[in-house]
Amino acid sequence: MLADKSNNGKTIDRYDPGEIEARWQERWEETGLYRQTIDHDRSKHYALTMLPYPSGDLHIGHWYAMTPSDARARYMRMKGYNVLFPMGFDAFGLPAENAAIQRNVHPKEWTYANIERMRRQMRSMGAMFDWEREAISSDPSYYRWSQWFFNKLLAHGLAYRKRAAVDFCPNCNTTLAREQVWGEDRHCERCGTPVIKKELEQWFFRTTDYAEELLDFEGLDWPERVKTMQTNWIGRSLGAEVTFRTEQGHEIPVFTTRPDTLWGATFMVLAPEHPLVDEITTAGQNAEVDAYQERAERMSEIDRETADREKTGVFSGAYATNPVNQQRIPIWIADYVLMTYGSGAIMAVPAHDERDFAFATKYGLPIVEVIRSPERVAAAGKTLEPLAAAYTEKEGELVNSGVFDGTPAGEAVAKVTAWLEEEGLGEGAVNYRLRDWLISRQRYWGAPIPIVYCEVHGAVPVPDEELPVVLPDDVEFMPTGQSPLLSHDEFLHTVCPICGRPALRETDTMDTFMCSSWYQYRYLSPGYNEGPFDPEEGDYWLPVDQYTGGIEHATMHLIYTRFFTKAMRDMGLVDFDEPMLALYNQGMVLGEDNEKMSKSRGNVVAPDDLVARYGADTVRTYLMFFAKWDQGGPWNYDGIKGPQRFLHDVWEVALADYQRQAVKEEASRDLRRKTHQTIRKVGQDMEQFSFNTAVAALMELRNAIGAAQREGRVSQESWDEAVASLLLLLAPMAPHLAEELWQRRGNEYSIHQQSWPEWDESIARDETITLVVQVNGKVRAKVEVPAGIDNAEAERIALAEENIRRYLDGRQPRKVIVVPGRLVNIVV
RNA sequence: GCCGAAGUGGCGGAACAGGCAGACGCGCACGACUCAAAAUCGUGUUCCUUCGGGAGUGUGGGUUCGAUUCCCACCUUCGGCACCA
Repeated sequence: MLADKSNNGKTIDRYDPGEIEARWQERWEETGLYRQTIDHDRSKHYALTMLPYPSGDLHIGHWYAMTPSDARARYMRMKGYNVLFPMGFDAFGLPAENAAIQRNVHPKEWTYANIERMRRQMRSMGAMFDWEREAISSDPSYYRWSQWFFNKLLAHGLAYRKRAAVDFCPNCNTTLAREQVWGEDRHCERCGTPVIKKELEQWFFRTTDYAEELLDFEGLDWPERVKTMQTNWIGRSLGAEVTFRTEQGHEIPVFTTRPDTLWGATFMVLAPEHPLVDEITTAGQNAEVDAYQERAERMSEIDRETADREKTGVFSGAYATNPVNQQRIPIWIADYVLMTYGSGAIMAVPAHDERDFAFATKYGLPIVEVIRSPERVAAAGKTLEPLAAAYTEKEGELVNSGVFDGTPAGEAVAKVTAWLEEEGLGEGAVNYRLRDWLISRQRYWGAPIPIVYCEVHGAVPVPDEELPVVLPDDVEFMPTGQSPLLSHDEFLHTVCPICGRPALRETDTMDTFMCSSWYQYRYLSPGYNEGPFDPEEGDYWLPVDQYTGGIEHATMHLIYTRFFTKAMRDMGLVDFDEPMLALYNQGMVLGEDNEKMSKSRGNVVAPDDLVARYGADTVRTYLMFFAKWDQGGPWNYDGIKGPQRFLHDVWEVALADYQRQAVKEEASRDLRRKTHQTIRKVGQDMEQFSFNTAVAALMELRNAIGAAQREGRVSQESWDEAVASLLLLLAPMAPHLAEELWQRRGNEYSIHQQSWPEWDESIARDETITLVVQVNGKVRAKVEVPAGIDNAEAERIALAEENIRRYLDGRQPRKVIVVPGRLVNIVV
């Protein structure tokens, strides 16, 4: 330890974070300080931060997600909660396979080497992770239970296999869930390649069964932003289902949110993939329809970005009857109708729907107005202008709608729906944008889907007691990116669990989001063999009290894990409805150039270098200080000097041999007031994740202590109280420094087992306040007055101020407003 | 196009619930220490000013004794969704 600085005549050691941090990390581990076990005498708090993918090196983003979460967990611990704060790895995934193909390393080797490295890097954070609860999703002891969940879901009718046109990433060589296709160009969430459509037999989870319940966020302390995004993603539409009939007698149900416009339906449109297309198309139209269908299929395989949005379609030659007015209307085929939403068929109301209008205009189909705007109603006597464009009126009335003519537009949906039900023509219906979750991946490095295909028995689940279906290690990677499981004979060939006849294994693996949908349960007992988690641990710790992580998972992981918990509840595995009661999203650390960090931009900030240069405590404190946590912002190498100096000063002041000179009671009282105000402020801020202002408050206390030291007027007691409080309040943010100074000041190990300090209102209360005196709303004077003065007294003092008298200049106040404890505003 | 968030000094950012705009920090300026520099410490730091004051929280209006905060319209940036019937 270096000794080079003299303070008040006494030599003290210099702050050397590297030495201190390593030493305490070791001690904490030796003494099991962060072991987190059931304790029925204390309230539990399950703090969870999103688990990382073992990509190689820890990124500053990991630090930004984890260290403030750790500070919050540490704060809760000091508040008296028994806190669980586990960590693990979401270890299956494509980058491991890419490494295998490009660098000839086995994905397993690559993954576990990365885990080893990242675990070491994470230890340098000094976080209170309980490593004995670590779970790694690629361990057979973990994915055994992922497979077990698959079987459970299958048994409960929540998993099924279906042939469908699905999204496929040609670069990753695998299908993707709808949630993993992003943006206007519909690109792969992971690699950015635009996806294509493929007709494949795939496994799905029935997330749509929970669409309605997933819209209910009652009792959840989640950001509005996330709730809105999920609500939009689920996309609930209320309307009616109405059945149209072709002239040949086929029924075509359609969903509409506007049953009030039924009389304006002048044609129908089917999606090109609609099963009825082939049946109804007339001989004369066959060639044209076939060509269109083929083109539509090809369309989805060409770059979507270059595809223009002009509507195209072909006439099927067939006609249907509009059930409300018996009109004969043509049936068209067009790709602006999606097979995956509603019934894949629509009634087209060109007068009141922009898309239908564009289509009708292009192909010369009739347009019939059925809702007339108030202006057009008023002009009805005269010749009406033809419709210029589709419009949908909220006001006005129905026209051309038989018995409903004259019905006010605002009442029409309800009235028409009721009538449809009476007449047996249709009924009220709800549709969701949410799709079932496609979990099949044509990849090697994932949990095998535990299914065997038997010629006699079809898809048969591997019995629970035979799980896990182990992923074989001896595989060869194809440069084509094809899954090596397809060519692994030993894996592929098995026998049917029912009849023992030769059978083939499913070679697809599960979406890694499946593995991460239940990891919070596995953390409770990662070595447990009787089930996914030990129920005793579950009874105590579940559900998660505070979840933290990035916003990018709003409509992926956070929907999946909610679905999972609801399904687990319905399968009798848990007795609550939501996995995470509270959620907080941190923002992103940008590069110094205010751009997203990337290797190509050269603006990446490496945490290992920062720790070597400044120490983990400084990095942690800076990350909490430089912006409000949910906002994030640009990294700045000059900015980190603030927290660096701050911690250095804390070191100096905590070890200073305080020399009293002439002690003044007022000075002691001032310091005590600041101390107690800081305890109050930091506590409030920690509750609300306002780490930046919490650090600022500690800096203020540091400044006050520094001033007290220079003046030497405060009592020993108030000095000690201030310094001890500063260390305790700082402990969650800079755990090593606080621990070291706590010990050096002669306290017992460990500062992290101390209670959060209490503040005393009578000490924190200000004795005097600055009374602001305004004239006509402009500040003209400030007066120090006793805190408790009444309004009349405040007014008297204000009016007596010399500067105020000058401004009033003899005029009589018209009105005087007094805000107790704040200001007096004199209106003249 | 629809939905959501945000615009505050040279910079990052504060401001409970309509009441002192700019906490805290960076940077900068000056001073101390030093042969000197760095580091450290101290003082100052929104802008303009004729030193009386005046202006000021994206823009323009409004409500109010008083608006960064509430209302209306608009501009800009970022995020999400997007032929969803």
